[in-house]
Amino acid sequence: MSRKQQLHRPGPQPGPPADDTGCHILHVDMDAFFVSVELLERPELRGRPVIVGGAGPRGVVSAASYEARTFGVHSAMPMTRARRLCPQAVVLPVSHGKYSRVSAAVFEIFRSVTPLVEGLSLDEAFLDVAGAGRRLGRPAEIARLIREQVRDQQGITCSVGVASTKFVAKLASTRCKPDGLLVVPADGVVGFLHPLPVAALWGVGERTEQTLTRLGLRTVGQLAEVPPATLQRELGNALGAHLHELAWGRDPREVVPHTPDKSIGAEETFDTDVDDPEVIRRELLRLSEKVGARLRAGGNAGRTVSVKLRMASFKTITRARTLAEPTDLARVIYVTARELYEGAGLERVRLRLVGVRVENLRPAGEAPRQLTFDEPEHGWREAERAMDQVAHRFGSGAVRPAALVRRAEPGDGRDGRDGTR
DNA sequence: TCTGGGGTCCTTACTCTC
DNA sequence: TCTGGAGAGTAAGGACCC
Repeated sequence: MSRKQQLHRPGPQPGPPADDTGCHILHVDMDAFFVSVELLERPELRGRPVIVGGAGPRGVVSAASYEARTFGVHSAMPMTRARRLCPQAVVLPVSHGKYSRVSAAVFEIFRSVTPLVEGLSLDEAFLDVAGAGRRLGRPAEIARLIREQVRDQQGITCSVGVASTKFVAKLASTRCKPDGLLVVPADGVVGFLHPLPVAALWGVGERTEQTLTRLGLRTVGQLAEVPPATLQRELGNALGAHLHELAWGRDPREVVPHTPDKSIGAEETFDTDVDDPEVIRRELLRLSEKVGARLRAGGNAGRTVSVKLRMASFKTITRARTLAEPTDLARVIYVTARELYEGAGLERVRLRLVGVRVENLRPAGEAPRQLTFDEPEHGWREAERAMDQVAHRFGSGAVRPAALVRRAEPGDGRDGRDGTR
């Protein structure tokens, strides 16, 4: 459950069928998705508080069953707190592979309705059903069909919002959770939006909500009456204008089936804070390998390498460098990341998290490759391709740099080798 | 209370080029 | 030759989303 969903208790189910004329956008959101998938294998847990989340000492809740939510448990909450709030909850580890498989099957159902499917995450998507009417009926009928097929074929429930814009469709699905369907008629959008709290708006998180509260704005209707220039002065140009438009139900964004990735990254929070530079370097190497493999798997290369360093105090800094040409090589990513880390002057500072990200992505085939004499990348390229093939065949742990072949996990600070291969 | 991991987008500041 | 402004690119931080 997202923070947004915590704001909305289920709204009233519609009585007579609402007018869905012009409501060609559907937002489908699976109910407590990770938990629902786990319950397929563990039906004896139905009706009990169940939490899916990180097992480590710094884990957080990824999903909570509706029974667990009645105890105040919600996603992104530290697991220690969740266990305190609901000690009787059954806690299950996150199994992304399982969720991906069910998600793929659910998305197949969506694509059987329309090719215009925009996935937001494993468990939610926008569908533009404007072209499916002749074949499948009105938008609300299509929404019912999808709910039925997801339930019958996958054994889990979802909620569907039907509206004339993406933003309103998304709010609608949130309002009718769990296992609901809500149509917001095109001429009823303002009436639907204005009583809602400002935090319901897409783009209003904790900080922005505080700012709006300070201005005396608690509902979307109150915000709608403020001149856009005032909102822009308080919140910045883009956000101020955006919120003003949303508050009047105006959202021109279309359903876009595929948007190319803009960055790929990996990060890791240590179980305990680490101040040993060798351990940090080794972790940077591991993360670089992961990012490089994902870049190559997706046929991408990127020009900008950035590292993220979070200190024990939770203060976070990033350092980035743009390369002369795009890369998908873990070796290049690692060397750059290591230099950025060393240049940050945090080599004896206790860190709780390190991350590596590659930005400015483009298809690897389009990326110009200039081989230079001082850094021949052939050799590394062949080696990493070979690693990809071994990993594909025997699993991702089958081959890795020597510096990562060791007994203990990152974070223990015992191995002092350099991370280079 | 003690805060994951994967992302996107925006703002601000600075540098470089024209 | 010098100067200033515009615009692009880069870097860093932060808010937000699921």
